[in-house]
Amino acid sequence: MNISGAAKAVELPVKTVRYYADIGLVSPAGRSDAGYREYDDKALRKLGFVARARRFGFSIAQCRELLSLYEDAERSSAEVRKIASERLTEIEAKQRELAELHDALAHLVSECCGDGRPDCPIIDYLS
Amino acid sequence: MNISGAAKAVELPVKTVRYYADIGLVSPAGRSDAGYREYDDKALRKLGFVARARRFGFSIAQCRELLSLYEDAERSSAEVRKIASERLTEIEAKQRELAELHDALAHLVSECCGDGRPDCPIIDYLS
DNA sequence: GCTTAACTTTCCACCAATCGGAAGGTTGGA
DNA sequence: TCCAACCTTCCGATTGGTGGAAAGTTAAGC
Repeated sequence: MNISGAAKAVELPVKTVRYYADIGLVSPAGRSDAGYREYDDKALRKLGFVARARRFGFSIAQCRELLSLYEDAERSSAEVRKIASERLTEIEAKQRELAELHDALAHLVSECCGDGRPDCPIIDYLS
Repeated sequence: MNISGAAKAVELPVKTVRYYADIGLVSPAGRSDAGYREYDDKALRKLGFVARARRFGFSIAQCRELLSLYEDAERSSAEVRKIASERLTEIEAKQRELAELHDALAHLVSECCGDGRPDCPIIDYLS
């Protein structure tokens, strides 16, 4: 299977699949005579794995770790859990940050009458 | 006032203040004989304005718009409110996205017993 | 067999919003 | 006068790709 087939199968842009090959995250199984990347079942599974992990917001580095655990029959689930927990902590931190921003900004917006006059509590706050 | 004084006053790194000058977001009032950037009161106020807006997560482009409204005595608060509302919408979209990720990932993590065995619902889900 | 479209390759540049560091000039105090 | 602590510009790295150019390949249709 060539790169566009693989890309379609995992719903990633061709450019991204090529990028993952370039950085050694998911290498194609081999190359055709013409130099085209060829993806077999195993490469395709890894690509799909990474695609799903990325959708969870795992960084490329985290995907690399998860992938090596995925490939390791001797892994302990504790290692996987640790990486996922880290990501969860990141998400929670971001959520707290956004909640604060949201509250403050929503308050300012609600105070602003939004008419044709220049007086504006949003500008006042930022000044 | 030179760049490090200005940076300290608005609590931004010197590098960032220089960057804002480079991209024409907040230009210094002038240059000293030696070529040092000099910040006066007005430049300092603009810098502080941008610093606060950035803390709300407004992009550089949005800061540019807000800054021009800040400087415009003829502005209508509706214009300001529009930009702030856009940012609020961005924040809310991000919040929804994170909430989904959080729920899914928290569920997976709670299902994973995290011991020495390789069986792992997190890996299973990503596979 | 030939044309043509739709692939593929590599390489280089760009995005946001900085940060880090090198090389060299300036300033102010002991 | 010397030295530390500034300042300058310029170049490169970061994250996770995306866009495009130039050139080679493949497959279908005529």
